[in-house]
Amino acid sequence: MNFFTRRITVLRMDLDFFRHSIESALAPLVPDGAVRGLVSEPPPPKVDRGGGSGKARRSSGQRVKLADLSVPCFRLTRAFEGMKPPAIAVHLLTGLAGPPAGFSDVVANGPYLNFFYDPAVLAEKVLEGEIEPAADTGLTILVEYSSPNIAKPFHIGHLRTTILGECLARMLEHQGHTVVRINHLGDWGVQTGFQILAWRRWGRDAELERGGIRYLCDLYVRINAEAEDDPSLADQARALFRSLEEGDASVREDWRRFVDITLEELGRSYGRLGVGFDRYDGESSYETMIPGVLEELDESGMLYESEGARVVDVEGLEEPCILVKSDGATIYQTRDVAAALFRWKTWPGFSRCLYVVAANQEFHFRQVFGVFDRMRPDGAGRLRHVKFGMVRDAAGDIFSTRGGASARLDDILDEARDRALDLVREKSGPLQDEMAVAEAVGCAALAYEFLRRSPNRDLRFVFEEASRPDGDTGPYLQYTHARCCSIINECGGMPAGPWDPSLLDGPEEVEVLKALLRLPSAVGRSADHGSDAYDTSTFTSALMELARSFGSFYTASGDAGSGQRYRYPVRDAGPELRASRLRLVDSVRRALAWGLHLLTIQAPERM
RNA sequence: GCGCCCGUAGCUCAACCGGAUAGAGCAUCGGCCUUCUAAGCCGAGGGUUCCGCGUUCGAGUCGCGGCGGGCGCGCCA
Repeated sequence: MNFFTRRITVLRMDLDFFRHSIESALAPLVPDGAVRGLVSEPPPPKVDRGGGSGKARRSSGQRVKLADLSVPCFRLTRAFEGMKPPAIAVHLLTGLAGPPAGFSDVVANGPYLNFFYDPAVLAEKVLEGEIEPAADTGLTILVEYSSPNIAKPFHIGHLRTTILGECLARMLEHQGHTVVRINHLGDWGVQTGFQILAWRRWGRDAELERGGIRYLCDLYVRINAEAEDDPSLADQARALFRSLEEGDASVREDWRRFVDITLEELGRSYGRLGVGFDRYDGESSYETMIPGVLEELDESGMLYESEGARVVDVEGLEEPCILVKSDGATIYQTRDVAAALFRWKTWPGFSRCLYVVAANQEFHFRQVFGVFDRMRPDGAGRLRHVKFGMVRDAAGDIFSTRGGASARLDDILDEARDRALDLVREKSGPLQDEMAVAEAVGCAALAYEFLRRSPNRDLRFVFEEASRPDGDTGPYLQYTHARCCSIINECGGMPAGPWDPSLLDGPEEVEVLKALLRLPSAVGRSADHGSDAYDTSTFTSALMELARSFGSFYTASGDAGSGQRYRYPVRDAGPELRASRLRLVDSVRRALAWGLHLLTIQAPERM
């Protein structure tokens, strides 16, 4: 059992209603559409240290909100020649003669023209939103991610590409693009030779059956350790890889077996993460295409010999790209070029092919993209390296593949689940599916830890910190979702009748509504093939703002500024207020379920 | 040496096109549960945004120069 939301859906809202309202109200007052794109959100409310008793800020108004939306008048100085920004603000305010549709107030504050939502209109526009699938854009985007090496251990660092890639894929899909998920398995090359060499020296069938990937990794670590002292082992490994490429039957048999075992086990682990691929096109699958690629390069005159190797010049790089080593074998650049050509042929006219791979591969991809761009000018520029920083451990060291730690993806997920299980048992009441919940919470902790950060920077991963239940974490989002479910449950489900948006006029309610309103556009700022933004943290923080605003709303509603405290602000609120609050709770619930799905995180209804 | 990335609170990270008082979380301190999830909420302290110069009405954000860290620079992947 798991709690993944089934279908990708989109919260559809009349998003731009408020911005358009301001723009069209100002349009007659400003020459040639200069207001377009000027509407922006001010900084969040700040505590006024000037006074206040410090009690019940809801009623004391201690927090000062600058505005909900504002128009900075600096950039209108050209349109209003000779006027200073504050004067422009006043001028526009006078011309408006009252707040535009959807707003309850408009004021001039220095150089800013500030607008305040009419809470009832805001509530109506936001909460009447429907959930429906995104429209098809007709564009195809390929996303290559995860791509583990079958010989080497899958360490924490691989989780970053796996989760980041899946999340970007979902976000792009959400925006109506056709996404093809590709796992470019590292199942070819000299390291495969090492793998086979180790197997032939020490391998035992029974152990392989029992240990699976873990056993293969142990062998790989061992052969690498011995190769430190015995350089001839590397020669043997290279020779084995060459015979693999040349089609030696017995070598190929061993290799096939390792690939199958790895794929089977990996597939189960991916399932736990909600990650799934359309294609497992490993490096080996381009083997047969390589002669054709080299032939084409040769005929076009791009390929030439340099120090025994065969290379191609790349624009903007001083060093050419090696495609055939001096021993006649291929190199991973060769296979990546072949893969790119294959993809261009298989999905002709794709608008992007994203490579979600660590930043230290940047030079490699510049070479590969450079060769591709020369060979397929009509597809040039569509290959993009979505790079991200190294993952380091608590001591600041990079997770090593050669080191003894033979972690499998499953081991990492198990640890996350076990840590979560302790919390579930400690914090929740008895749950009949506590293992499934623990699994969901554990994976959420992991996924969120990667998605909350901008990809550029290196990242320090500490299990203790990632699996913390509170604060800026995946489990907090899940918890908020579960609370929403619980509230609706306690009220006996959603009422069918009408609801009154004007009852949702408190400052906390408005903040929740604003957080909801921001959400859909945040997806586009996180993943957009047009601007080539691929940064999940933008959406992640928008979703977190929603959850936090809900927490404040929920507590504040139980307070009601009266001093009288009642603990069931929804159920005990009286029929009208209850219906309205339920409406808000339900929208938050749906938005969280949807947002968590985009983040590859499950949304249990209880935890 | 050259190229790319990064430098923001004690720690981990944010900050949409350059916009108002640089925000969260953790940690610390102080409040809030008999009743729908306290895995929560409210508050306090904590900043020369690495340094300098420049661009402009305005710079954490853009440019140049430093300093510090990371990664990469042909037959591994």
